[in-house]
Amino acid sequence: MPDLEHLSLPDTVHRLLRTRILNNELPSGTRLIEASIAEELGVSRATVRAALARLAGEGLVEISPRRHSIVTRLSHEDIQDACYARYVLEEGAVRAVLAHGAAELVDPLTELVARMEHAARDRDLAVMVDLDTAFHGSLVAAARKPRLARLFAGMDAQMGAVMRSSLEEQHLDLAEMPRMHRDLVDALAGGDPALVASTLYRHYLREDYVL
Amino acid sequence: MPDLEHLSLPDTVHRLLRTRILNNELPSGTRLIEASIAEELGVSRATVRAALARLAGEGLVEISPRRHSIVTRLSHEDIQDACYARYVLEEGAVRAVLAHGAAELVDPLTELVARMEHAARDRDLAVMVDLDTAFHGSLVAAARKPRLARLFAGMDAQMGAVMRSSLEEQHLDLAEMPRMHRDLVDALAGGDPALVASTLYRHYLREDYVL
DNA sequence: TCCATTACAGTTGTCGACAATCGACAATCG
DNA sequence: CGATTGTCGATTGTCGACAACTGTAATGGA
Repeated sequence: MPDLEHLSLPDTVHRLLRTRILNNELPSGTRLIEASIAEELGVSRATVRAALARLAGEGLVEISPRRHSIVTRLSHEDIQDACYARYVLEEGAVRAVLAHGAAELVDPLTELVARMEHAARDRDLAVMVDLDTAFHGSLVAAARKPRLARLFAGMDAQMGAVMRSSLEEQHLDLAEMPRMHRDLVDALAGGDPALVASTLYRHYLREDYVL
Repeated sequence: MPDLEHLSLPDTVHRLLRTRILNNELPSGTRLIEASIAEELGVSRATVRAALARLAGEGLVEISPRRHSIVTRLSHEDIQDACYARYVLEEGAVRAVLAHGAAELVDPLTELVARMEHAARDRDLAVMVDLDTAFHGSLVAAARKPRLARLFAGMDAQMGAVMRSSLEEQHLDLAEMPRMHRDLVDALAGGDPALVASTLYRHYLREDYVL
């Protein structure tokens, strides 16, 4: 399996496994056997191993030493925990953004919200997840804090899993997504850090802001 | 080289390289050649490779694909950036702690501050770094947010490098450490989130709290 | 002299094989 | 019949070797 692009082999395997996990082709708890994956994809175990290590770093798989890796099972507490961490990172980014003014963010984010409305009408989950990632990603990128952005991006995959499970258990409706994000844009345009923070908190934790 | 404990070989190599980097035995910019390290330590390149990947995840090493890895060079901007990310994470943890009351934290943290005073008298940097790690680590652990704590701990190594470089360039004096941490404990005991946040901000960024 | 080309040394990328370890089941003993 | 121990298959941990790639120095031509 030679290089098609300049993507490394572990990158490719990592991406493939990630999409399979997020599409629920590899449900929570599935055992991931290095040798089997390697054989199926026609690569070496070392390559698969590197990919699994990265997935573990993203929190999508758990590696039990000397046993085997499994696709992470997200309990309700895990989901709350992941959302809180995500909220903390994004709120820290947003504070930095507001310090310099968020005016130039409003237009591109509004554009993304419009595309979310289309995705909601089309019931297209995959596109919606991508738009959500793009929305929050560009918001955090505007803070110009590379390490914060990196930590935030490291949770993208896990948040994808959270979204999928929230939709499955009907805690969330695709139609709510554009509205929630529009609220965020409005708060951002207002420029009040406290209001943005509480809006973000509800966005992620879906409870009133009590902290 | 058989196991003495249940530490894996990559763990051991990772720890060894990390302490060497933090002790400046491997200064910023040093080339890290997998084969050389493997030969010196009597392990395989695959093992070294895994250790380097983890160091890269911690931000202590940069891996240039197809070239070689080097010990990360931290510019002034990098240090500011790392401190801001660390601040954001810890502040998020502290807010969760304060929501449940921080009373039971005051005593153990005060104890750590006392030990910092001894370390300052002894001019013992290594102990001071460990105490600092323990202080902030136990503070964050009290929030009971596993993912937040994991992200925070992932920056421990980088913060060790920051502290070393701050001391070398005399932006920081060991004697200030106990005082700064005592201020934090006091703010924590007071229970006012805004005061704790601004104290934390000065702790990490050493500027007035403007955000 | 300068630039393009080529050959070379150094280093990582990838692989298949062997050793070590773990869990499960079977066999044995009380 | 239950508990303990031994054995076996499955899986990961580790390794050394080869292939591919990168940057550099030597070479040749204008």
